[in-house]
Amino acid sequence: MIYIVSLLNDYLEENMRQSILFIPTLKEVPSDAVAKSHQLMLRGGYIRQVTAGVYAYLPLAYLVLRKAEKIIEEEMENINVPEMIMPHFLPATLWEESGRLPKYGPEMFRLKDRHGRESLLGPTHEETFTEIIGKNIKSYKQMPIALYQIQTKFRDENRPRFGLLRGREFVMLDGYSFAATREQLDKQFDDQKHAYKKIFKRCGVEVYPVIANSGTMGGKNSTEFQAPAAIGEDVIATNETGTYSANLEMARSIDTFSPEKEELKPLEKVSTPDCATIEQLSEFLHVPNTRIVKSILYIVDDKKVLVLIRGDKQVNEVKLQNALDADSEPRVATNEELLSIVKATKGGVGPVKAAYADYIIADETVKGLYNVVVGANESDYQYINANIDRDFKVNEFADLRTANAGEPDPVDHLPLKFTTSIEVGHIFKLGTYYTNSMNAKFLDQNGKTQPIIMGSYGIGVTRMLSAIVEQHSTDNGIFWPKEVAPFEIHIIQMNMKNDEQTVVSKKLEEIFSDKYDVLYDDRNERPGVKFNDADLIGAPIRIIVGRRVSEQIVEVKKSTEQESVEMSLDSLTEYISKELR
RNA sequence: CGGGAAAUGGCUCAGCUUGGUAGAGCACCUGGUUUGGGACCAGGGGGUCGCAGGUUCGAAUCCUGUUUUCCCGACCA
Repeated sequence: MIYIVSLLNDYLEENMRQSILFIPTLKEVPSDAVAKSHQLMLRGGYIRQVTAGVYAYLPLAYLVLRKAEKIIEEEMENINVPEMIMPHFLPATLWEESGRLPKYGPEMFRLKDRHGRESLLGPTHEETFTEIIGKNIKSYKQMPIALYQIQTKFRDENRPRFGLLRGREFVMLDGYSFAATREQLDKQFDDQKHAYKKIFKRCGVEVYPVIANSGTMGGKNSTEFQAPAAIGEDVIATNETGTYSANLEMARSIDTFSPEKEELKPLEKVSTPDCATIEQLSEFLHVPNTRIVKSILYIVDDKKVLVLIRGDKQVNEVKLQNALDADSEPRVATNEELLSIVKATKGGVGPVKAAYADYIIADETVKGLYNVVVGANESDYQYINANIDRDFKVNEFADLRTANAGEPDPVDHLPLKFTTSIEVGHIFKLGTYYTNSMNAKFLDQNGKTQPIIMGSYGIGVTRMLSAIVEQHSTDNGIFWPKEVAPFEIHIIQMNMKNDEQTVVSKKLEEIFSDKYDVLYDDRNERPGVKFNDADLIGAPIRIIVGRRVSEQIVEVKKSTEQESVEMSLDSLTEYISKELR
């Protein structure tokens, strides 16, 4: 029986006829779709939405998905990382152990079983892996080891959007490494990084590995793989040679401003009515904004932190959080808080005699400024000619500013370019964040108990599909990179009532399906319908069997090119093997 | 979670302002003619107008509530 089924599968695999494949293409753009990839995947009959952020992967999308998964599997095998699968259904207790339950809470699809036990659908599997590995690995001799899975994840996203880009149910590759030493982790991390680069290359995705924020996960050396695209949710900063690339929230830039050294002038308080912004102050006092120090009171982990930055720059809150090593996200004090803490409104906040501040941190741009304007901690008053150390103290200097396009990068000092992009992968050195909280320990060479050192690696597989389509499409259709195309060759018979065309089409289907994935459009449709569907389906090579078959001539069109070329049947095999090599 | 928009046949949309027999194009079914970029002719099927309540002799249309979806932002990796 199994034998018969597999024979049938072989038959279907090798002879895919469009008349039996479910490809519901659409003429009109569904009104709910905005992103190009979303529109094209709907129009091409790849996906259908079931509910917000949840999609059915129709045969075409499923073929692409499986090819991407196969590439991942091959590359993971190359670095000797075995595949496995964890359950989707998890107990909430696992997340209580790691302490992530409250933090991740609203994102998780939670449910109760009949006994009232709190459960959830897995949004990611650090806890599950840590638990099982921790229970079963007790010696340094059992490491290094790494595992991965390709699995459907569930996250109750606040705002699912752009089709497969941000879904509530999506397919992810997630891998985890376990090491006894930092050196082992470094090696595992590099292996994964190389494998990821190959995966993206084979899938046809243009990606930049960028410096990323590791967030509250406590990791270091976090790298995101960002695919530039029109609808990206992230912004990355790169230089033109690619020697520097970072997520905007982490991007550094060189500050080219240097103030002229001058005599320190006496501190003086001046009235500055109705000046709530740096621009207004600059205009009112006739000083450049580079001579004004902006002071913003942040509430960070219940502490009052005064942040100083030169007037022409903006505070980057991710950098601020990292600089302070804070648990929670920094929050700007409200107007009410300012009135009660500082006794002044927005424009009046400043570092001079700022006893209310638990900590004063300044951006590097504040260093080396002379005779600056700062708020006087009194509404509508500023100090002019304030100077660091003489008039106010700074506890710490750090890079706290948001980088701007055009500023020099910190590596080669080339201008930074900003691009919106899609995060398709993220790898980072987790360290012992989970193994400590979940008590996953081992004995080292000296018989000493140590927490296992973890790395975490992820690729949004279904999201990557969106990224591929964003990067490889026009408004009329997709042009799939050949390794992930649902079909490599699309044979289109112009007139189904022409027997000669039928004979040739079937012959070509037979020849090529030995080596390639072939789709044969055997539908009794008009040429226009077939061409438009073919554009949407997006196979790399299209063979059109039409009016010149009697002369043994067909047309071949590459999806990346506008025009087709006529070709004799004799030269076809060679051409195809060259193109699809 | 804050702000905005939408919901009428499978799809795209009109009708709502000013209440009075639910429409168009595409898609679908039957027959015929067609076959190189989303055909044509003839006939046909399909919608309790998201749901609930209210006003009214009468509601797709006015009012209230509610659900769902999309967009912007915040959040998230």
